[in-house]
Amino acid sequence: MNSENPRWLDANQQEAWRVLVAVITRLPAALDTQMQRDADMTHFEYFVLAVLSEAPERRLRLSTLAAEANASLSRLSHVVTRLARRGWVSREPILGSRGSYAVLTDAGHAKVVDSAPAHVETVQRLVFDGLDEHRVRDLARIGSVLVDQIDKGIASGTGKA
Amino acid sequence: MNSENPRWLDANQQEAWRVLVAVITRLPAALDTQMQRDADMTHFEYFVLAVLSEAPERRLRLSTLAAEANASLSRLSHVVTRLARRGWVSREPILGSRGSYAVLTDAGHAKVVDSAPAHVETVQRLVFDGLDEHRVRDLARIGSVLVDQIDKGIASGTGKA
DNA sequence: CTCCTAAAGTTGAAGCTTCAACTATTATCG
DNA sequence: CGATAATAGTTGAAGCTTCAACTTTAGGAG
Repeated sequence: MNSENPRWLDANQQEAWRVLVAVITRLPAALDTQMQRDADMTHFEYFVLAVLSEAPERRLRLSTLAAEANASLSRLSHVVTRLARRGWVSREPILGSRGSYAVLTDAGHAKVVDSAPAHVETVQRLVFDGLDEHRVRDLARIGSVLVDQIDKGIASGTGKA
Repeated sequence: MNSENPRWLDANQQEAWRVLVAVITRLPAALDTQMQRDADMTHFEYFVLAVLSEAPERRLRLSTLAAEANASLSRLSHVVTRLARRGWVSREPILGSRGSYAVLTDAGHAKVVDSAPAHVETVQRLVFDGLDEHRVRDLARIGSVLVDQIDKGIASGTGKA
């Protein structure tokens, strides 16, 4: 807030911000390009399948899955519909509670297993090839701070006096 | 490549990757939410205007602008059309050469100046509040490596032996 | 000069995400 | 128990991005 007295970025921050914007713009595009080409799906769809494949019984409540996949419930619902249409996921009601599960089918699991190697190789090339162990830990630490701050809240507009 | 012998991620890499995916998914969403609410445009549109506002004569060839804004020429062309419709940008032919300029109008410049404070405050809160100067430099360094690697090429499919 | 090949942009369609409104189900409180 | 509020999820429309095809213009090669 406080549009009359903004905390402008200093030189280091400007540089970091420029680079960070480049990463958050180009990395998703690069991941999508690879996944689209090699597995005929988006990176987000792959990520959803991957999260499910690691969940107990390969199933997760939709709202939980949305949170773990960093998505809105609406976005997730649409995606689950698409994945269900392809036979990779199915919806199941939750007995004795409200809501429903997204369940990874065998075909869905096979699809993840099949797509993983090329994906992992891409991640290595795009991200980890240039980072030693020390930098990898720095990345995780810095990223965690950002995620926490993003979670705290986007809000607090400027309030424009 | 090499799908038969993939270089799997080790524990540190997995952790860093999980966090990085969260950042590249949630940060753009958070930035868009703020810009949409406070300035009625996407973060990408704002970024395009901001890049133009810092260019000599507030103008840039479309393909150059696309590169600086981390976008495809097609995406940029669509966005320039929208920004032109709003009166913030105009297209001008380049004399003695092919292609055309995107030029920031006075109204466009005013819009950037107006939207900047709230945007900067958001960036501070979402990104820099939790990072000391040292971490900011780490972020820039690590990000640069990623951008370079992404530039090198998405390609190189699995190559499937 | 003329052909032609590549660079620069544009455009429409298709697909994905967001937004807001809506349904359904379940706690909670009186 | 019954009303009400809150949680979980769905859905259609609108908007943005991608993809591929197409137009236009410029720099050669012969």
